[in-house]
Amino acid sequence: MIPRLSDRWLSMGQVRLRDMEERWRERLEERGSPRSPLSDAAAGDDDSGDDTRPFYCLDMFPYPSRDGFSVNQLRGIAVSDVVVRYQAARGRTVFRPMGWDSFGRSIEEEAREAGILPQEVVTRGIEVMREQLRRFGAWIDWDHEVCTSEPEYYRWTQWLFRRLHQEGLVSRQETRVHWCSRCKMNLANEEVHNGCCVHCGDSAGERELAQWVVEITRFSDRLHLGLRNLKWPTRVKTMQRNWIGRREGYRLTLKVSHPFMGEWEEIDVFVRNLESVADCTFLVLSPEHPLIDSICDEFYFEEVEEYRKLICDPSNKSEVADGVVTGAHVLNPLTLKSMPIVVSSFVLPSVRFGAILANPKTHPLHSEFAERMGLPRVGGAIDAIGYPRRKWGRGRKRAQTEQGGDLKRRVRTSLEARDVIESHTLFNLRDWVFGRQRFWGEPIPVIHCESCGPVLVPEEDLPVLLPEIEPPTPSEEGGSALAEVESFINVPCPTCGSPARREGDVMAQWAASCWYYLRFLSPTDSTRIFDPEKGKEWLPVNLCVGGIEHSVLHLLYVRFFSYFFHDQGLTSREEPFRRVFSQGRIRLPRSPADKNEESHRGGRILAAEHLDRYGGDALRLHLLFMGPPVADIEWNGAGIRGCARFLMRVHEVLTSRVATGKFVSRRVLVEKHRLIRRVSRAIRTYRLNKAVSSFMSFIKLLRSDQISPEEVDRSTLSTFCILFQPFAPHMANELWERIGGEGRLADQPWPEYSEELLSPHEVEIAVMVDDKIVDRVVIDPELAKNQVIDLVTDLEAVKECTGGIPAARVIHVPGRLLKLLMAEEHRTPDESTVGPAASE
RNA sequence: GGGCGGGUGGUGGAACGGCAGACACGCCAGGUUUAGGACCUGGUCCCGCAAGGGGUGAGGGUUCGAGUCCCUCCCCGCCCA
Repeated sequence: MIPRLSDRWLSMGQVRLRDMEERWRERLEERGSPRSPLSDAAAGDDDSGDDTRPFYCLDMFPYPSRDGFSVNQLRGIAVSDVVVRYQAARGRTVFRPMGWDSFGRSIEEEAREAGILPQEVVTRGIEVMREQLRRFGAWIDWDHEVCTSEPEYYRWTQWLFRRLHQEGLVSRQETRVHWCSRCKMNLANEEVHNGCCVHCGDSAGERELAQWVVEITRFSDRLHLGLRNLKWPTRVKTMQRNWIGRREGYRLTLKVSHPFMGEWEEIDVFVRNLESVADCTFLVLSPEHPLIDSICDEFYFEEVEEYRKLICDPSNKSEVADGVVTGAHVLNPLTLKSMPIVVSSFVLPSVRFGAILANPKTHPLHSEFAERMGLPRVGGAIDAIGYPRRKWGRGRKRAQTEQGGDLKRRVRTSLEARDVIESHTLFNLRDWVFGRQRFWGEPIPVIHCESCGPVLVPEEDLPVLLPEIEPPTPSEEGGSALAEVESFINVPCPTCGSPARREGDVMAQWAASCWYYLRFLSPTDSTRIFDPEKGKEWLPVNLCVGGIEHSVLHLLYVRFFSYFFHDQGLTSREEPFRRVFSQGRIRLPRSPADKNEESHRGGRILAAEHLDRYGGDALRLHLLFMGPPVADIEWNGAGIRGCARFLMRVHEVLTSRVATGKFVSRRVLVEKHRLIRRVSRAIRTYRLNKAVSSFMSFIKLLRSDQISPEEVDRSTLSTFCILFQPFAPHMANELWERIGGEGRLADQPWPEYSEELLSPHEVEIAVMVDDKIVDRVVIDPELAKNQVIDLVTDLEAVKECTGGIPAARVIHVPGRLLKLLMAEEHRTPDESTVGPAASE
């Protein structure tokens, strides 16, 4: 008699589960944390099929918070942990480090709220989160931990800034930037979502600031093209492609008649499709466009000036009109019609030469704008190339189809002849505003000297240390928080020695996370940013796991830096990550009250409570079982209890079967191999929810009365433990010991499955007559079609349906079904038409 | 408006073009108990007492056979405008 999972066991259940986990953590720690022999691993290509090559698995590292991890973050770590343990079991040398992205706004905010120093938030947060990772059973090489707010780390971030500056990739620019008045700092384009600050959700305005800018746009084309060969999720690649926004087209030079002097000015616009120029009816310039002053009609000048003043002041933004007419006109080069020129702030100065040819026909927004402004909305016929005017009706259509391609060419030839077009590729990507007016970040290593201008802090003076004080509040005017600290700011100029001021901005949050994967390789190297020899062995990263929300922000900057490192000769590959896996978001359950807004920002569901209550294994299983890891999902804390219950059932089943197994039945053997196949495949395809459900099905079967304890041998149990180890490491280790497994569980090789065994000797197939299943029959799947037919036609149920009449057609899907299709006249008639004579 | 991804029970989700709803959560019934936020057994797509019939957002198509492939439409999510 198998002892059932008793209530006694369970009433202590949660405690027992936790005790068991704690015991195993201590045991496993005694044996040492996983170490990665970074130096003696052989370099190899991921695609070579060689299972001994090293495997570098990178998690997008978390920022420390005293609240600990969110379930979202642990979801990603659960995925990478399974992969890492699986790869290790398959014999690969694995490197899986962990670190802390410990600069940034959120930490500064947390410190301010708690009235403590940011450093304390970091220290305490790391303590809490390290312990959580430990309890989660994460397999981490702690010898390679990094923390980006440590001087030893940010010294090299500053070093990188110097290097970028020396290569001419950093410049200081007066630009209009997004500004969040609540966070009191500028925002990168990608930190503004639907006009709102992604950090606090307040609507973001704009303001003019002198900024340090990293010229990522010089890499636009390479970053775009590089995506082509990456084995990344298409979703992520598409997002990046859209973000970079590469567009091929033409630069079209338009001639503007000077209103009163009979002179010409030239304005460049970007067009993708030359023919569509005929449909354009007016030209919109950004308020900053340099030619406005010289083309503007005297009569309209004051109005334009007034408009330009108004839009600079963010306070009255909503009341300002869409735009203003200049009175100037430009000639449409295809229709020879005159098009009015207007000024509007919806055209950004830095985009498309700060001028847009409006096409109301294809752009609804342009059309609406035209309507509000009273501008023409209908373009003209192509006139300027000697091409016959389009006519109404069918004739016109024919003319287009016959000469469509021709038209395109002639338009181009004509424009080329007039020397007004040039091929041009346009990018959406903007340069990266790199400074933040905050306190808790890497000081930008620059000193402003009145006589020498901005001077880089010499390499030997790095790091520029952040003062250990309470964060000052940034000024309302957009001055930096750090600039308030006199002792920090006032220094002599490194070049001339005269009194000078340090740069008060700190670096954008992403600066440190752009190169952490390199520092992990040699975190204590005080002589260089990282060890290129280690890089040769371990790069590129085999797998980077992180949230889908970082598809654009983080991953693009990492790629940019990686290209830069490559160009500097520090690494041998341009791309940093061979593969990326993006886990979907975990959303807050949607309550009817807060329709959509709240759930998408404040949605940080903490893991602490669940980890305490149910332990690491149950939380791991739950996070993986919830749904496919790629998919977004609503959080449902209730399900975790099911996973805890499952763990206890696993325990009960395995321990009760130790030493009861006398042999292994074919049924159990087949199920074992099926389990190996399903779990292995699920891991390879990241469908880890399917792996968990396979475990559940397997255990369910062992518990059922279809299988007796005698027919489950030890090898089946130990195989289960090996497969289960990546998913629930504590329980798997516990059971491994209980069943008397030899050696360390983590050292056991991943089991292989036998295809032959899994192609069964007999299968149940469906027997169908027309579209109805009339019977099922167990046969050898290898049986030839005729044999199956013979077998099936003898069945009572079949005879009943066919009346012994041979089928008109037979469909045989081996191992699946056999279908007899009767000729029309022999079909069993519908119930409704059944007469007494027909039923027979 | 453009791009991408989706729409399957009360819920999360399974299903090489071949028996839809695996595995769970929840719920229902019964059992058990040290009375708990516990456990065990069974049930749980819909209609029907049943035999049976219907059913994967809607409509059409291909096919012996469609949740799955093709076309049209509707809806949802994300990204970009």
